[in-house]
Amino acid sequence: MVADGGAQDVWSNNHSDRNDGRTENQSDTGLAANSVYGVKALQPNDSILNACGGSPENSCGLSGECEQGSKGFEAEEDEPRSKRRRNENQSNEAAASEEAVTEPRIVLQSSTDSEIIGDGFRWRKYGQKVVKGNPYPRSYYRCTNVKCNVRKHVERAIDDPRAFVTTYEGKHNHEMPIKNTNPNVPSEKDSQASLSKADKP
DNA sequence: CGTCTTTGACCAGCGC
DNA sequence: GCGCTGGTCAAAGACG
Repeated sequence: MVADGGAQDVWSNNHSDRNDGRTENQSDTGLAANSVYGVKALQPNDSILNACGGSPENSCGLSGECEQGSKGFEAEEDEPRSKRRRNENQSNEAAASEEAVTEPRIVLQSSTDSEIIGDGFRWRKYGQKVVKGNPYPRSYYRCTNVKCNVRKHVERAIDDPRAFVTTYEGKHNHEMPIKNTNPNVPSEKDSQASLSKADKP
């Protein structure tokens, strides 16, 4: 807000672009997304992805067909608010072995914002906070679907400010709100909205 | 008019 | 027991 005010604004806007219709495109190019994160993905999380089915975009991250994910999802629903994860540091390691099974957490690192914003679902930003160890603020998003408690955190990579790290928590128990089967005809509403916002400071 | 973003403050868990 | 940090909520404003 201070040191990164301008940059933050831009970055925030980029993510505020919610998910225009490009999602389909991404889903279509699941390999691309995969490669992006196959190359830049965080090592410890690689196991998480495997545990979840390989690619968050194609497996449980979006489709919500991951049984394990559903399990963890239900458990999350029962959690009261503001319950900090235990052993957050360990989670990185634990996630690679056990947590990934009980708590579906998908960490995706992408070098382009479009990879993050266009996941096919509508997200509502409910918070932003600067976390220790990272000069860039972390944005908190929640799925706008009332019956969907999926959340995601988006933050910049420390190493590469141009890279964004998106952490998905939970599984979508609904279908994609954006149904643009035709990649050439993305959701006009969302598309325009995001474009306009992205264009605006 | 409806929806979403932004910002500040509060709460709870964890570490020392 | 205290302090710190992270995560979430709520209100107001802005935009399409």
